[in-house]
Amino acid sequence: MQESAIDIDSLNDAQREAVLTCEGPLLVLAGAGSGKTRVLTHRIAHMVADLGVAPWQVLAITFTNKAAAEMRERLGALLPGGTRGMWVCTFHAMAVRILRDDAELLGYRPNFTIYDDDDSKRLVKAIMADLDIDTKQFPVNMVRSKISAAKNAMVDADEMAAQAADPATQKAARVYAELQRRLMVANAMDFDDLLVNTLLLFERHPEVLARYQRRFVQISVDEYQDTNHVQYLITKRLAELHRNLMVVGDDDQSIYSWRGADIQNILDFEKDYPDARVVKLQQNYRSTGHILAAANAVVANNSHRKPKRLFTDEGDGEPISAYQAADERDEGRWVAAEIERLHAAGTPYDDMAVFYRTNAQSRILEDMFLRAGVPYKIVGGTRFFDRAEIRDVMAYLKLVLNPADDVSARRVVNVPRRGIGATSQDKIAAYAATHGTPFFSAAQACVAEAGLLSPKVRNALAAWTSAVEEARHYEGELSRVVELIVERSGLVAALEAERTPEAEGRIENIREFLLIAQEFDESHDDVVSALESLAELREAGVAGAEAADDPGAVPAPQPVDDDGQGALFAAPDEGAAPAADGGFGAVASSQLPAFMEWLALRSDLDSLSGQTSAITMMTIHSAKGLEFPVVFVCGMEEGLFPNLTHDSDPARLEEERRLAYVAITRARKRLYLTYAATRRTWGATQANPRSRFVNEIPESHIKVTGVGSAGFSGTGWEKRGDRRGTFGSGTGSSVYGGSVFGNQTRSSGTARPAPVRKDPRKAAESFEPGDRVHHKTFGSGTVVAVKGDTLEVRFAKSGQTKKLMKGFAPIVKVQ
DNA sequence: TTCGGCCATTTTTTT
DNA sequence: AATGGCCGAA
Repeated sequence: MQESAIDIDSLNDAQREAVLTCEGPLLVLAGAGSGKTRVLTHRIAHMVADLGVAPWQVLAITFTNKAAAEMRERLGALLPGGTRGMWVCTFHAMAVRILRDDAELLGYRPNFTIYDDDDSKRLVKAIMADLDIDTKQFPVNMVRSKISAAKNAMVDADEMAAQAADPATQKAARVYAELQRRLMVANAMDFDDLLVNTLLLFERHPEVLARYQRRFVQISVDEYQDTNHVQYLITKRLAELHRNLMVVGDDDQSIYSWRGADIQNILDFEKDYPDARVVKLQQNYRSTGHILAAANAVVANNSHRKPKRLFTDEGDGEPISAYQAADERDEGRWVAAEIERLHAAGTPYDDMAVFYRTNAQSRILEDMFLRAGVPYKIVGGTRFFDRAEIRDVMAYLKLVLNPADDVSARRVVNVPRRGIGATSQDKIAAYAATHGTPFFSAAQACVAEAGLLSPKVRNALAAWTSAVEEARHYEGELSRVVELIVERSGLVAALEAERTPEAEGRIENIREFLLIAQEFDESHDDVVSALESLAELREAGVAGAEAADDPGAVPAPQPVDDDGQGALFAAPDEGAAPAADGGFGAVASSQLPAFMEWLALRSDLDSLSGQTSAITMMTIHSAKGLEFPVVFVCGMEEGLFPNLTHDSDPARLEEERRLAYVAITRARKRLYLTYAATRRTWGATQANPRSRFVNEIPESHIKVTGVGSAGFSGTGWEKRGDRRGTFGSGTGSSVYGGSVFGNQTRSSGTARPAPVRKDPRKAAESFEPGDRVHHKTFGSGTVVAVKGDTLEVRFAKSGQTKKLMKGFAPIVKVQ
């Protein structure tokens, strides 16, 4: 038995082999639930604890920030000596970190802005408008995906134009060229650029590459099947020197090809590294027999895969339950009822999850859960940070950091309304174009110069520029800068003036955002201490090794990210780049960039949703890598899942099937698959047959109930209420009456069954606007309006206004 | 310049 | 069903 500070005895043979193979290329084919993360963490712990590898020599790339956080946490537990200097992050986070130090070599300034999807879309739209390209003929998203594909293939605009065969691609190439020009001028990069530029940096500046090559003695990449071409090349370059590269993946879980992920990367690993050790992890420690058998059976229908079969030592467990609902509302109701049943029987809410194929499905489910009082949290989807008001604040902050950021500048120049209309904006833009300055500088110039704009506009513009400038020079706490910009921009004031419930909600959201900034401030004031501990590291000799790595240059702050988010790297080294962005206040130069980056690259906000017990709702894509004792997969219908567009591309279908495989293998003990006989999709009602993926599960593993099963169809109730404005069909078992849910009482005279579950005591309770109420899931709130039995309640926690049914929703009045 | 109403389109999936 | 874009009126 090998001497080890790490507990390797509890690993199975294959796992142990992977953990102990720390030299040379290693491919781990890890089936779902086979203890992949355990292998990754134990392997790193082993090399650090037993083989004398320094933490800062380790690079571990994960697919999501969440996975990175989890990994860091588990490594922290395994390595009492700490993980200082270790890079555990996503490709994108790594790219930012690298580019912050050396982007100047590519012509960017170190304070470059990251354009997220929304920003980049705006920019493309603006460009297409300027180039007179008809967005009806050439949809923005089509153009964007063409450009993205080109970037991922490392094809630049000229090349793309040269190769363009069809008019659409030609147009896209023109947009691409202009896009890159404007991004460069705005000192901004989009998500693709982060990766592409990192690779360019490596190729054009071998000394930079060499530095990282020498540093990262041990590299591992998780979810390798989902890496795209650029990521593949970056990895390949980084690992060239030491060749200690471990990639972990499962071709059956490749679900991101639409984003440029290339399964070929995993299939070709052995070609790239003929000496690679290959380890297969096939024992599943997660799911029971029935679930695993179903997963195996479904994915076996794919022809393009490495043959493998998961097995388990556990028993068969419960068979899978399939339920056919009358419609999507019935589906939600049934799931809610089942969740409540399980909860009553002792399953914690936290142990249950509901998955769906498209985000749009979450609405109805949410609605039904709300009524049934099932506490839930949603991961992803229309997120807090996507709300217009939050994006406005963020745009202001981006502008504070990067005056050249034209997308942000134009977004907020007239937000809130201050009388700077399209004509004035065009004048400023024209000024910017002729003088070759960013929009913001042009605005400042227009303020200074009399005569260009009307006095009224000039004043308004002056107020705007000075607000941004003031924030830029502010020195103090991060949350205060945010506060300052919210205050001085007049965002909240404008909303307050509206005096509508919606505006109130937006103000709440902005308050929430301020709280987040404050929290960030408190938990991350180690931005400062990161720089300090960097000094410590240097003294401790750790960076001595780095300095040797990187003679001459002031070592860039190798951030110490034990913070769980890996976003501290933004702080430009105060010593290294003193006046580069002259005149920035202390905040603008340290915490704010860190905060913005943390916002830009983060996807999950479950850390924000608190610790209250609740079921989890998310798309199957975001469920990858997670597991739950109880899983519901909704919308198992042809057309929805598999989500096919008319031309059925076999490759697309296989990806859908892999998605089904991912969904099934998330479940540990209980798996429910539900589908609706009819479903309303944007307007029209459709009847979808149940998903082929359900049919691919052998009968011995599945039990079907619901409308379609014996004795349940044709009683008529499920066909009622299908007209517009009402509440869909179901007045089935677990159902409220719904007589008031339609806006007017006009139509409620017709035959409507009495509410089944309405509690007369509660129904008699009267509410008035202004009453304080408490909801089982949403906490305390205020009644905004009362219409018959429908209450509109604004909840303090979410800031949202919800419509609730008196007597059905789990609310009580508080005095 | 702003606001309100009408019409058209929308859907995968995420860093 | 809901959101965004466009157009006409104040």
